[in-house]
Amino acid sequence: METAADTNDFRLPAPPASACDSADQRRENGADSGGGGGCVGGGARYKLMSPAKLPISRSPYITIPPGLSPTSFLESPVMLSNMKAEPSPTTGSFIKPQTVHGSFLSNSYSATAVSSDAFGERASSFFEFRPPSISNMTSADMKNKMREQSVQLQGNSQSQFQSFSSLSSPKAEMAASSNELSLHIATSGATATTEADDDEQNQTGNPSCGPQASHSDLKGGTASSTTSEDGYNWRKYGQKLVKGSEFPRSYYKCTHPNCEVKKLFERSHDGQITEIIYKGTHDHPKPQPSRRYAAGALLTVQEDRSDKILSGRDGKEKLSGAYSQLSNT
DNA sequence: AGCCTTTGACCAGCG
DNA sequence: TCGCTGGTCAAAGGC
Repeated sequence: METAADTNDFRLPAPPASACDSADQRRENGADSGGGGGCVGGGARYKLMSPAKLPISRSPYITIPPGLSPTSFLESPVMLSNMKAEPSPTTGSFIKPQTVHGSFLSNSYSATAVSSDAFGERASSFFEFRPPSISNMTSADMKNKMREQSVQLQGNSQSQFQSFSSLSSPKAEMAASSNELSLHIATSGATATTEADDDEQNQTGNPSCGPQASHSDLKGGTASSTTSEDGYNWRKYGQKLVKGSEFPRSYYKCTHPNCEVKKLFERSHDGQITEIIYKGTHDHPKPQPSRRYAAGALLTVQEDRSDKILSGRDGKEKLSGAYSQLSNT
């Protein structure tokens, strides 16, 4: 399982024809079947779905304003301050890929923002960033490495995301095609919140509403540790240390009635979120900002931003939504 | 009072 | 068939 563990950590493209595939779809379609995960080394499980199955529109995700290029984003100050930047038009709202919203129908998304080539060629294709000799690293090492590099990436990730999205590389499409959205985040103490779900994207929503899921996060560290200030409320229903993962994986469900959207993420001991996976889509509007998190909304928004920034490989839609949300804030 | 997190146990799939 | 693993349940406690 070592290799599987690695794949798990980084969500490498799953080997074709994995049983997990069907399992995932089943789970997606049938919602929570309760228990029975199964896919050991489930790294790939969330990315196994064939692109053909997903009604993803390929081009509309990224709308780079005329005159701008991915490269320009890289050089933009925005990129450098995303994680901590104050909410402003320059820090997150510069992208409004709202065109994506209506086109994405999959139940969940898989977006990974990886800061290293640990993900193999896919990652390479998405991000030109290529740290040397990571392939020999263990998952833990890789993550650590990612964190180390995150500082650099934070500045670039957003633009990178755009870049890959706009490019609509086949690989990206594949990743995006998965039913779940997984964010592989390498942050250096900053947060990574995620946002996904086209609903969110479609709905201008109330980004300020932090999910309960962040409860523990808030406790555990700074608000920046929060993982789900995506406007929805989440309830943690489990946590488990997954083999091959250096950090425990937390499981959250959307608290909205009849909403079976789930998400899981892994967070390092220092509060760094290393991976976030969304499963399903919200079929309801975002709840009103909760009192509990309203105050921190501003901060969390920034966090979200960072997530989205960091995320970016597989979840074009998600990220798009994230950006739109941010812009809405 | 209500909701959430924590945590151990259980379930089901896969090799 | 068995063991391993991931995912979920549910009781207990906290906020």
